Amino acid sequence: MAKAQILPRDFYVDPPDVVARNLLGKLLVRRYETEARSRRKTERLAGRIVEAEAYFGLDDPAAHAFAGKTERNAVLFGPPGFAYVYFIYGMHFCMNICCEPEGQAGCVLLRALEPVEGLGTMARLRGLSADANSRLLTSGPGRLCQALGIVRETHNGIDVTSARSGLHVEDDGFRPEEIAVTRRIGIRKAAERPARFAIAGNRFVSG
DNA sequence: GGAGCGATGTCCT
DNA sequence: GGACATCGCTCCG
Repeated sequence: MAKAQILPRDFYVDPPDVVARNLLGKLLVRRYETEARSRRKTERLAGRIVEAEAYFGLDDPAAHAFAGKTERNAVLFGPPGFAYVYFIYGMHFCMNICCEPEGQAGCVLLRALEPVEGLGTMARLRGLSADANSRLLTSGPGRLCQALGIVRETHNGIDVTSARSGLHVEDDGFRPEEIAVTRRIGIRKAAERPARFAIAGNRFVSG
């Protein structure tokens, strides 16, 4: 298998439904730094994207960008390939990657990963025991952020096309066999739009 | 295994 | 003041 490549900015220029579909099978990688007994240690946490939802910006009543640009959603209106991380229900973070050219506000919500590297640390960050069911680690938008230590303060607005960000997406050559398309879940407005993409049959898909 | 529900911070009206 | 792109717990069958 060829060396994994970080997805370039061009990857994210397309409309969000195209990007969401293309993200399936790619690796979300987090460089996680810990300091134990005054020794700094960097660990790689990685999960394969198995579920993603498209949000269409100003045309989409369900999208955060729908009502126009605000301080909170400003990242969505910027150039493609940046993380939009927000806080929801008083206790969870969700991670999106903005797409489309600058000025257009489409984005892709990452809804589930298949954990690949650093499962022990993921379990600890999730508050689970090391032998917990791995499906509980990253199966859901709030869960995957917690498992990878993704928080708004640190990660909102960072460039996911740069290895230096500590949060990026890689193509390691994996290609999904079959992709399922369904209506979006967990939302009230415009949920019927067929904009949820998942790797068919993968047990880490949420919902 | 599924329905019901409470927790809880931030943003927008 | 209400809504919210969620999660985990309880209760029920």
